Amino acid sequence: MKAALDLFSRNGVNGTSIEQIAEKADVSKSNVLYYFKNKEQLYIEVITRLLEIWLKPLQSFSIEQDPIEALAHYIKVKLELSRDYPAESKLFCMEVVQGAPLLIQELESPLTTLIENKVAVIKEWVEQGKLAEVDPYHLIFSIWAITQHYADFNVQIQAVTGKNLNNRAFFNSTLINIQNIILEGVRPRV
Amino acid sequence: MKAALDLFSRNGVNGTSIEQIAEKADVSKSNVLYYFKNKEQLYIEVITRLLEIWLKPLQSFSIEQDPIEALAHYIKVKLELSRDYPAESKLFCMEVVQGAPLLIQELESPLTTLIENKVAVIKEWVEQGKLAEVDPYHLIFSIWAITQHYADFNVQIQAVTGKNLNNRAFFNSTLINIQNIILEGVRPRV
DNA sequence: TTGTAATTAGACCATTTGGTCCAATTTGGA
DNA sequence: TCCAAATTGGACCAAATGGTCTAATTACAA
Repeated sequence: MKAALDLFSRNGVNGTSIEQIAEKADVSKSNVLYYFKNKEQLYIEVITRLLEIWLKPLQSFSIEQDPIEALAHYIKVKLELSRDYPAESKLFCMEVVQGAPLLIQELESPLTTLIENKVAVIKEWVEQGKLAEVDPYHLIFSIWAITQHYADFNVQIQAVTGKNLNNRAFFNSTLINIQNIILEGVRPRV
Repeated sequence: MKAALDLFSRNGVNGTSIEQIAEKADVSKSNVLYYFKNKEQLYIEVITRLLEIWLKPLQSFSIEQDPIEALAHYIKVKLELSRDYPAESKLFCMEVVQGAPLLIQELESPLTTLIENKVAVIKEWVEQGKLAEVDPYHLIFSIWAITQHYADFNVQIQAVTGKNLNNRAFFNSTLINIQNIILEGVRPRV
C-alpha cells in the first residue's frame, strides 16, 4: 500500500500499473492480486487509510482555548502533516481535483460535521471579539490551502526557492510566516 | 484543445483516450491525429497555452502602487482566474503535483524571473514600512495557494458549503474574506 | 470548374495492462 | 516433521488504446 500510494501520487492511478506497484514493493504481481482483488480495491484501501491520517488533526480545538494560540498550533500541525506525509497530501489533492469520484461520499459527511464544529467555535470566538470579523469557512479553507500547498506544489516551490519543508530552517520560516500572515495580516500596525 | 483540456483536467492524461477527446470535440479521431502527431504533443500544446493564461496576471504590480491596494487587486485578479478558468487551474495543479515532468523546464525560468520581480517590489515595500515584516516568497505562495484552492478543491468546498465561485455572492464574500485575512489577519485590532 | 486542404471511416497492428488460473515452491508455526 | 498459508512464475486472455495507413469524401478558395 505504501508503494501504491507513492506511485499513485506521482503518476496517477491510471498511470500506474499493478506490476509497477509489485516491483516497487518487492513482491510479485500475483501476490498483489492475492491480497487485493482489484486495482480499484487497492486504490480504495489506500485512499481510506489516507483519509484517517488526513482528517485526524482536524479534531483539535475548542472554545476554551485562546484562539490565536489554537490557530497557530493548528497551522503548525497541518504544516507538519505536509512535511511528513507529502504523498498522502498529493494523492488526496489529485483525488479531490479530479472530482473525488469515490471519496465524495466517504468525505462529505465526516468532513462537514468536523467542519461544523470548528466553524461553531470560530464563530463564537468572533462574537466574543477574540477574533476579527471573519467567515469561519474561509478561514479554514485558507489554512488548508496554504499548508497543503507546500506539500502539493513542492516542485514549484523548490524551483523558485530551491528549498523544501525537509529543510529545518525553511520549515520554521515557512511556519512563522504563515502564522503571521493568517493571524496578523500584512498591513503594518500603526 | 478545449476538449482535451477539459478531459485531462478531469481524468488525467493517462485516463483520457484520444477517442474521447475526438468525440467531445465532435471530430474524428483521425482528425485529431491529423493536427497533433501525438497525444503527448497535444498535451504539450494544451499545457503551453494554459501557461500563458496562467502566468499573465503575475505581471501586475510595481513599486509606485499602494501595496495594500496592489495586493488586494492581485488577489481579486487571481480569484477571477480561478472562477473563469477552473479547468486550466486544475490541470496546472495536477501537472505540478505530479512533478511537472514537462513543465519543469518551461516553468522554472519564466516563473523564477517573474517572481524575482514581485519579490523585489514586496521587499522594498517592507523596507519602507508600508508592509509588515513578511517574507515575500511566502506571501506570494500564500496568495496563490488560497486563490487556486477555490478552483482546484471546488468539489470539497461545494461539499462543505454548497456553493462555488460562480455564485456571485459567494465569490464576493470569498474575495473579501481572503483579502481581509491576507491583509489584516484575524487577530482583532485593539 | 478545379485542385488542394480538410475530414472521415475504418481496417489494422503492436503494446500495455488488468485480471484469471494453476502448478510449484517457500515459509513458518504447531 | 507436517500442514496450511504465503508467495511466486508464468501461461494466458480480453479489452483498451496509441498510432499508422489508405482510400474516399467533403469543403472551399481561386
